[in-house]
Amino acid sequence: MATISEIAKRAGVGTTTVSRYLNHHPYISAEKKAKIEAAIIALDYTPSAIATQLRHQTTNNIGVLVSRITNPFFTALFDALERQLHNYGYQVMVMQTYDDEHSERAFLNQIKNKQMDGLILASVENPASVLQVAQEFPKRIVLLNENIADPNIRAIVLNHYQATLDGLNYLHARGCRRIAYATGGDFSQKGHGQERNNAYRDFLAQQHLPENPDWIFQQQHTIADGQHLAQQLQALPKDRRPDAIFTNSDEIAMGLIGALMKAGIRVPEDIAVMGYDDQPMAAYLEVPLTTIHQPIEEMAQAAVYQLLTCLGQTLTDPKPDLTLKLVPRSSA
Amino acid sequence: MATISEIAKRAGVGTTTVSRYLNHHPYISAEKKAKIEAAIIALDYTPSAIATQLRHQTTNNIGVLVSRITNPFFTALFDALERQLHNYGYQVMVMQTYDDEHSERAFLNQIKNKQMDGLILASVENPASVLQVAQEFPKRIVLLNENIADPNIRAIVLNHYQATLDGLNYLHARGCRRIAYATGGDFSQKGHGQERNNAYRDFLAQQHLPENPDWIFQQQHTIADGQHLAQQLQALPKDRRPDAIFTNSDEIAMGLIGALMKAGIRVPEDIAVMGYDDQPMAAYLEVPLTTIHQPIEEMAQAAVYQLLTCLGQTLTDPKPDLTLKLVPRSSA
DNA sequence: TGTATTTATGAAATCGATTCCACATCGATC
DNA sequence: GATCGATGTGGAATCGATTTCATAAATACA
Repeated sequence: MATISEIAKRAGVGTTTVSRYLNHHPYISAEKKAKIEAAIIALDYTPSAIATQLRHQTTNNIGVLVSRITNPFFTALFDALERQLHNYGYQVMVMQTYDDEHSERAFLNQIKNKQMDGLILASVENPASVLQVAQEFPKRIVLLNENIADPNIRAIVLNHYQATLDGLNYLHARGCRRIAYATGGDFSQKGHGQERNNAYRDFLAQQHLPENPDWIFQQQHTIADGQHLAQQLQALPKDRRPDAIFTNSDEIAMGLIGALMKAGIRVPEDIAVMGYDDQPMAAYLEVPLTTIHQPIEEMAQAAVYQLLTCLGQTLTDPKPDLTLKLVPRSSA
Repeated sequence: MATISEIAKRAGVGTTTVSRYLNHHPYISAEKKAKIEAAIIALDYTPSAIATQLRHQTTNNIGVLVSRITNPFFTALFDALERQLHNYGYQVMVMQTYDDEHSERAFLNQIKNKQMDGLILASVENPASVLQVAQEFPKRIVLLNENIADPNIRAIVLNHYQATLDGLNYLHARGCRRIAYATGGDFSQKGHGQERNNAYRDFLAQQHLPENPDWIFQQQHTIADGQHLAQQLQALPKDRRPDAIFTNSDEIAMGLIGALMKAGIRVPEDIAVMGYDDQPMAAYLEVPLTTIHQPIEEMAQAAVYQLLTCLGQTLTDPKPDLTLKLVPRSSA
């Protein structure tokens, strides 16, 4: 592959002039311009992006961290991020943690080794290691839908506490009093999903309902988890089963409802099921999901704006509306 | 950020020795090793990936091209590719064409400017430009589920002709004689989906059924397209409506079925609907989809094996089973 | 006419790693 | 005691672009 100095030699000019041509600098004579153009075509020359990156100390690469890209919520979020960043001339890399701290750490390291100009973290597995890297490079990292209590770290935060409360109150208004809860994280620990957990606890307290450990399900993520959850519910004696369940993802709700129906349990008559995310297919299921809508496009906008302005670009703030909204359908 | 020469200076050694340390070369004295280690920790040093890339002339980045990542089939395919490539130490970049030739060309160029070591193309918009770049870098490009008639270009090819024929014969065996067809591409042109189109044509000929232009729908991709398709079907006079439709993606089928049901048209009684891909939620829909299953994990294995062996790695051939299989459920 | 500014150009330094080459030391072998 | 191979080390060249600096001609301005 040809290099800039071969072009320079062939065109009978210096490398400086070729570089100027490539970067649309003024002050090049039409004559040399033509010669350079010819040489570039003749040698089928394309500048090496890596060399430019080394010199410029930027890569135009942005990394996006999600737990699983196959979760349709993350798919849609990633899609929105990719489209928007691509518009600004960035290449986007995804990395999936699959809930593994070690992968996350490897990913964060790419900001240190300068492989990526910035990171958008839509899943955080290990807040401590994120915190450490983020403090070192606060301008290069944006948290999306995650939060770490540090004023230096930029984060796009939505009110999941309120949304969860809204969902639970919706169930309550429909007469449900035995409300189970399924979370993607850990119910007792801090961190991921903590606000939603708090909302569940506070709701129970407000309504003077007891917290029943049989009705709390942790580490639930996939359709398969939802199916398994159905078995666990069925395993409970009939008089100790919940009459509703608030899940933290449409995927769980989807697997759960499918398995319940197969077992002859009616949704929402026997058990009302609420999803979360409002994934694209939520409206098309056997039982269309009642769920919490996340404003994905707006979230992506906010994150991209935050990151790129920190990286030195001047954009107009889109000021997106980041409210979470309950979407009533049939499942609850 | 510290550089290798700062480390060398602080440790009182040459940069060569530091580099040797970083790359686990033998022939370093324990004494210097310790000094280097100390310096690296003291200065919080991480080697610049870009500098290494420039020197090595490889990036360890692989690009994956899809039309839309939000198509669950591509999501799953990308997920499989990402996981496998990541296991081999590669970073993966996605690019979406959104059916735009210009984007595709920009993406292909990244192989020329050395941003990526290899590309896996799971969508091809413009065969001509792909062909050109692929001929120049035949070892760096693998087509997945696409084909270009050039023996030098590696491609993972599945028998979509047979699968489509199987699907159509399935519909025929169930008594359908008025079978419509929806494709993601262009029915008349060569290229994307051509084999499936041929199968449809051949099927009609074999069964002595006429080709009805009202029953052929092109450029159908999304759920929304499927919904719109439902309107078009309803717009036909009742006696000229099809009794079945073979779609080229579960998403179309999903949107279509949802809209048909809403309009009081029964599936499969009034119209049988076949999907394609067997996307994860296909089994959970209001009407579970009868569809063609694509062996995604195996396809990804095959593509990764092809690409990485061409890039010089020695892997054992997974010899995956790439057969497409019809999955009967309720929609047809 | 003389000075300042704009236009135009290229050699060489630079980004931060790896690697070629030259050289030194050590123990083993004949 | 000379020779050979293994071990250990660092200076300088290299990857391919950009940018600094020096320089010079052409033009504008007084």
